[in-house]
Amino acid sequence: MKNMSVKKKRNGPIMFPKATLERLKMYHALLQEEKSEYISSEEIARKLSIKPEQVRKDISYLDYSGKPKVGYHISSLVDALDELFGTKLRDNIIIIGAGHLGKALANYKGFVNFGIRVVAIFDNDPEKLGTYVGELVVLPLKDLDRVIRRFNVKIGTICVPGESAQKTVDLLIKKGIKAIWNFAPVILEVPENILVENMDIARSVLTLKHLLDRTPTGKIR
Amino acid sequence: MKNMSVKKKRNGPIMFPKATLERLKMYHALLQEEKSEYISSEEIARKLSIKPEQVRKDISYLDYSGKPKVGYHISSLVDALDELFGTKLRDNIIIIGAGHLGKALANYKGFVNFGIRVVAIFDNDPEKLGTYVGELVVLPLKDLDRVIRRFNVKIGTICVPGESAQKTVDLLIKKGIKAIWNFAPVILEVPENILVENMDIARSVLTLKHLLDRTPTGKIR
DNA sequence: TAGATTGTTAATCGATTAACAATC
DNA sequence: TAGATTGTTAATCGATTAACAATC
Repeated sequence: MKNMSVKKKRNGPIMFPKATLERLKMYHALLQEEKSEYISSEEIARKLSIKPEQVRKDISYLDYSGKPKVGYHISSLVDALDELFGTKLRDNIIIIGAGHLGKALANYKGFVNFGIRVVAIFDNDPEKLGTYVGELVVLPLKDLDRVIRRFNVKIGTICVPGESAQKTVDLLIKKGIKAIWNFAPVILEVPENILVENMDIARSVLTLKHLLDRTPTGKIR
Repeated sequence: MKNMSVKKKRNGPIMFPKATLERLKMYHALLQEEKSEYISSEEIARKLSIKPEQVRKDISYLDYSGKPKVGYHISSLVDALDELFGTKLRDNIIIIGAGHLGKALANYKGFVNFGIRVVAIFDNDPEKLGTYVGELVVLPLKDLDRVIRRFNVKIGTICVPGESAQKTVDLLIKKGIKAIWNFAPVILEVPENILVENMDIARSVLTLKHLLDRTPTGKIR
C-alpha cells in the first residue's frame, strides 16, 4: 500500500523522531542548492554521509513519493519539506537583546526563505534605545505587549546575556509568547506547553574540540 | 567494578553517542549556573525534562563518580566535563567572513570559558579589509597561510554567504585546517578526515515553526 | 521488457529505561 | 544503622539497516 504516511496524518499528527527532523532540515538545505531536476536517495546519502535506506525512510514520512527508476523530483520534494516546516506561512518574530548577536540576526536577509520576519528588536539599555538596527528601532521592553499583539508574535528570540535570560523568558511567556528561540548559553525553565529551541552557539564548538582531541587527524595538538 | 569507563579509555578512545554528547553539553551549561555544592541525577533530569537514569548513564561515561546518598559534586563534575571537552586547552580559531555574524562571533567575550580564542578574521571585500572588529583587523585571504601556521589554527569558522562557502572550505583545507565550524546554510563536502560542525542558525527556527503548527499550543495560528 | 530505483516490511542494532545491587 | 542515591546490568523500546517486493 502506497503512502501510509499520508493516511497516518489523518488520525492525529505524526511525531517525527528528533533525528529524522534534523535530517529533513539537511535535505532541505542540500536540495535547495541542487541544480538538476531529479536526485536519487543514493546521491543524497553520499553527500550527507548517511545510508540511502535512511534517506528513503525519512522521505517516506512526507506527503510525497519519488519515482522508481528515476529518483526524487527535487522541486516537488522541496515543496513537501517547505510544507512540513511551514516555510510558506509567515511567522513574525521578535528579538530581545540588541547586542552583537541580536543585531546580526535582525540584519539577516535570509529569513524570508524560511517564512520568518523580524518585526521588532528590544533592549533596556538606554544607550541602545532608539538606535537603528537595519530598518528597526530598538524598543524598550515595556512595548513588548503592544508589539506581540499587533503582529501576533508567537516566537521570541533570546539574545540577552545568560544572567538575564530566565527573567526575560518569564516575561515573554507572561506576555503570551509560545515558543522561545534561545541563544543564551543557559538552560531555561518553562511551562510544558512552551516550546524551546536552544542555539548555544559558542558551546557547539566543544563538539569539535572534543573530537579533535580524539581523532587521528587532531591528535597532533 | 567501579568506573569501567576509565578502564575502557585505556584501550582506544570511547565513542560517545551523539545524543549523549549533546546532553553532556547541556549538563555543562546547567551546572555552570548552579550555586549549590551537590546536585542529584533527579534534579538535573527535572531541569532538562529527561529521566534520571539517563543522567546517571551519561555521567557514567565520564572519568568521574558521584557519591551515593549525596549526589554529584558540582565543581568536580564540571571539571570532568571540562576535561571531556578540552575547555582548559586553548584552541586558536579563525573566522572567514566579516559580515554581521562573523563580527558578532569575533566580538563574543564568552569564548574564553570554552578555551577558544579568535586570532583573526578574514574577508576579501576591499571595503572591509583593514577595518577593525574589536581588537582584530580584517585580513585578506592571502594571509590565511601565515596566520594558520603562526597560531597553529585547527578550526576554521565559515561565516561567508552560502554561495562561497564550499570554495572557502576547500581553501581552508588546502591550508591545513582540520575542523570546520560552518555557519553557512549549505551542506559542505569535505574529505573524511576533516570534521564539520554545522550551525545552520536560521534553519534551526524551522523546528519551532513545525512544532507550533502541530502542538495544541500553537494550533491557533 | 529488463533494470534501476523507490517504498515497505522485517531484522538488527543501539539507546533508553527499569530494576536493583552497591555504597556511603 | 537505615535510607537515599549512585552505578550497572538486563529488558525494553525505537531507530537504523537489510532485504526485497513494487513499479515505472
